[in-house]
Amino acid sequence: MTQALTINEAAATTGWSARMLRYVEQAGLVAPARSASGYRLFGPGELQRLRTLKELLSQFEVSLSEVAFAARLERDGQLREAISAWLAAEAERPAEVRADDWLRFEQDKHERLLAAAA
Amino acid sequence: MTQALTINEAAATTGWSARMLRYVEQAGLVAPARSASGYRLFGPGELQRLRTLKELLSQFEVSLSEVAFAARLERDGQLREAISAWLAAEAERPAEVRADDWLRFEQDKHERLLAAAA
DNA sequence: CAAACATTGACACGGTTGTGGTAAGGTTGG
DNA sequence: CCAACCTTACCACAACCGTGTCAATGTTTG
Repeated sequence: MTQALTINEAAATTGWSARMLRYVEQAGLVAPARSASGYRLFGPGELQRLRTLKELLSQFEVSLSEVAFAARLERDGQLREAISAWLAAEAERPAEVRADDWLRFEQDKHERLLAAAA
Repeated sequence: MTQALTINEAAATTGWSARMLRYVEQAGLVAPARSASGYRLFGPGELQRLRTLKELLSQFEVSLSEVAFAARLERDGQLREAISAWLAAEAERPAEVRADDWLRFEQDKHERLLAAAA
């Protein structure tokens, strides 16, 4: 029932190159089984996963290493907590930083630059 | 009046270089206010944030861009969902793929592929 | 056995990250 | 006014990411 493909076959049906399949594995995003002699064996689940991953990357403009980092985040709760806490502190942005100032500055700068160029 | 530091002062008290403070800002991880003439003004909160960030990076061996990505994840729920879903599917690794089966699969494989290609 | 395919390891190469510089020019303050 | 500071915009450079390719070597199979 469950058929497993070797790397080039998997490459053919997933759109990844064989090289990239090895790379993706090294990134820890898939873990194909191995035959007794060391050949990678991609099962249907893995193949689907690889196709989905490809879609994920292109649809969201996300990189492989970013997905790998997300995986690390899910694994390491401590890290997730630390980062999450740090980011939360960011949201607490004191309102005294008036956005208007910045805009005004940008406008002013533009005028200054234009004046300088003239 | 407002005890806000300019970039080199901020660099001195946070341990970042002025260059890196600009870089970190560009990465979207801090947003110092600006004086009317465009000088960055780092308030106490920002300074603390910068120190904490430095600690975060070294303690967890995390890169600046990874933290930036985490920020993106928090901002973009859709992306977070998509990645989270993909990762969840990974955990669902059926152990039914047993070593004994490989032999048989290897034998069947060729026939299946040939049949499929025909 | 020989052809076809797999494995690891390495070289290569353009693109990004992290970091330091330098230059050209505005701002500040004594 | 002048020195010291700030700004942006570049050049540089090592280290890594994503990819291809090639070599040396083991495996499967007609």
